[in-house]
Amino acid sequence: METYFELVRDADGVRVACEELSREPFLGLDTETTELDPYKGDIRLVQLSNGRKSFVFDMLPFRNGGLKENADLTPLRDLIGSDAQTKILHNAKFDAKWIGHHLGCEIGNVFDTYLASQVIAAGERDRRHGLADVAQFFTGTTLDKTEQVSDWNAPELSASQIEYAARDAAVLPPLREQMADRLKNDELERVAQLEFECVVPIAQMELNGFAVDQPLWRERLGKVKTEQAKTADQLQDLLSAGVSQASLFGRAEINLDSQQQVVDALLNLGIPVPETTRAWQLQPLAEEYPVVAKLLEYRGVQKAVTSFGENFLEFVEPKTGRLHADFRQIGAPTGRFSCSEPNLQQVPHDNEYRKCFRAPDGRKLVIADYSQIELRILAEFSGDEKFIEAFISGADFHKITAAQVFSVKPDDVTDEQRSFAKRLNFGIVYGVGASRFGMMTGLSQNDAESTMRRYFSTYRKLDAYLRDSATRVTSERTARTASGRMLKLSFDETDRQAVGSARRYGVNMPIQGTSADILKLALRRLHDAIRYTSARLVNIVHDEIIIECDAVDCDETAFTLGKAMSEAGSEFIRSVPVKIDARISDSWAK
DNA sequence: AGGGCGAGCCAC
DNA sequence: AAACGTGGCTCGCCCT
Repeated sequence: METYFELVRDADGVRVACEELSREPFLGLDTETTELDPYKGDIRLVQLSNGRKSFVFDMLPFRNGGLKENADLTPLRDLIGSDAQTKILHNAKFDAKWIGHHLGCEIGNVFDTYLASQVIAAGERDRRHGLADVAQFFTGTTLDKTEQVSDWNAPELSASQIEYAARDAAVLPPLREQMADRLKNDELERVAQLEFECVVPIAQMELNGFAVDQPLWRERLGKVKTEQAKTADQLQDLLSAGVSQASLFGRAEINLDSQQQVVDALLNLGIPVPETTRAWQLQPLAEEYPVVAKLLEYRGVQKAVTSFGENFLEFVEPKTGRLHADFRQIGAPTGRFSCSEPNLQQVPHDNEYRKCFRAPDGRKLVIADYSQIELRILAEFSGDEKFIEAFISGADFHKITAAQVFSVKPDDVTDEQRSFAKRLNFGIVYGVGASRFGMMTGLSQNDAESTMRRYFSTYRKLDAYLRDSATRVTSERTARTASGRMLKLSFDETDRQAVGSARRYGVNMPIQGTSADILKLALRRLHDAIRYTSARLVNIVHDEIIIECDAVDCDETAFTLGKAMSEAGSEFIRSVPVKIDARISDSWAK
C-alpha cells in the first residue's frame, strides 16, 4: 500500500501543514522515538494524517534550545492540544508522555485504538491488541512493523523509515471508523469515552512519578534484613532438629524458599502438613509447633526483603529521583488498572513502608479514598432498602448490618457479631460460600450456613440481585458495569467448577468494574480541575487517589480532589451517599 | 541460559 | 461436594 506523505523540516512547513490539517475532524497521530522512556531519549518524528495524506514532522531541525521552547512548533502544539480535532492514536499513553515531556503540550480529544480494541474484545483472551493485529482484525490491512525498532537517531532517515512512519499514522483514521461502528453496535461508546479521557491524566501521572525517600527505605530494609538473617538461622535450627547427622557435620542446610524441602523437613519432624503450606493453612498449627510459627515469621520478613527491597529502588529515575511506574489502564478485564515496575498498588499497608513515600520539602500529599465503594455499588444495583438504609444512616455500616442481621439494637451489637457481618459484607462481593465463610470466622459449617441464610433473608433484594446476576451470566455469558463495560465469559457448561467460577466472576465483575469506572471518571474531572495549579497526580490504588501539591495549596487541593471523586461517584451511584475519606499529610503513612 | 509455571504473598 | 474476585513480584523447579 502506497502512502502519500510530505516531510516537514522547517518553520514554514509546520505552519502550512498545520493549517491544512486543522480542517480535518479526525487525525491519526503517531510519534517515533529513540528510546521507550521519555526521560531517556528524544522524539524524532511526529506524524499526523487524515488517512489519505500524512505529514511527517522531523523534530531534529527543531531541537536547538529544546523542542518545548521552540516557537516554530507552536502551530503543531496548538493542533495537537486542540479539542476541535479528534486525535487517533494506538496506545496514546506512550505518545502522550513523549509529547507532554518534550513538546510541552497535552493531546486534546483522544481516540485510542489500543484501548478501543480491549474494550471491544471484552476480556476475550485470544485477542491481540498490537496495531498490526488490530488493523488486520478491523480493516483487513496487513502492516509491516519491522521499521518500528530501527535506528531513529540516524541523521538521515531512510525512505523506508519515513514511509513506515507516515503509514502508521495513515492507517488510524479508517481504523477509527470501523471501531467506532463496532463500539456503537455493542453499546460501548460510553465506556470507550471514559477510557479515552483517562489517557492524558495517566500519562501525566507516570511523568510526574511518586517521590520515595530512599535513605528511609534503606534504613527500614537494613532493619528487616537483620531480622531476616536471624529468623532464617533460627528456622534452619528448628527444621534440622529431626536430622541425626546434624550434630556431627554441622547443620543440614535446607533451602528455606523451596516449599518441597520445607515440607520434607516438617514431615521429618512429624508435623501433619496440610495440602498447601499457605499461611492461612499453617496458622492453626503455629501454636502447637514453634517451627511452624517461625516459618510464617520467616516468610513475612523474606517477602519484605525480596519484593520490597533494593530492587524497588532500582526503578527510581535518576533525572527526577522518583518512581515512574507503568500503569496499564485496562489491566484487568473488569476495567481495573494494573501497575508494574514497580507495582505501586501492592505496597504493604504498614506505616514502615508507607512513610517512605514522602512529599518533597514544601510539598504535601493529599490522599483520598472511596469509603466502602463496592458495597455502595451493590446497594445501588440491588436497590435493597435495608442495605441502602444502613448507608444512609451514616453510622458504622458493619455494625448496622450486624444489628439488622442479628435483630438487635445497634448499641447491643457484640464485637463478634460485627466481625461476622463485616466478613460477610466483604465476602458476598466475591461470591463467598458457607465453607469459606466458616473457615475465616471459625464457625462450623452449619453455623456458617445459618448465618448466611439469616443475612440473605434480611437483605431479600440483595439476595435476588445476586441470584439474577449469576443466572444472567450463565444464560447470556456476558456481564456489564454501570458505564456499559462488557465482559464475555466462556466456560464449559458441563464442568460444574467452571460454571461456578464463571458465575462468581460474572457477579463480581460489574461491582469491581463499576468501581473502576468511577475512579476513571474522577481522574478526568480531577485532571481538568487541577490543570493550572501546583497539584500533581502521583498514584492511584483502585479506590484511592494520591496527589502532591505545594503545601500552601493543600486545603484547596483536598477540596478539589474530594469534589471530583464525589461527583464522579454520584454519576453512577444515586441511591446511597458516596463517602470520601481524605487526609493531608507529609507521607503516605496514616 | 532462559522461558513457563506454580506456590506463596502483597495490594484493593 | 463444595473452596472468594482482580492484579504483580520473587522464588524454585522443570523444561528446552
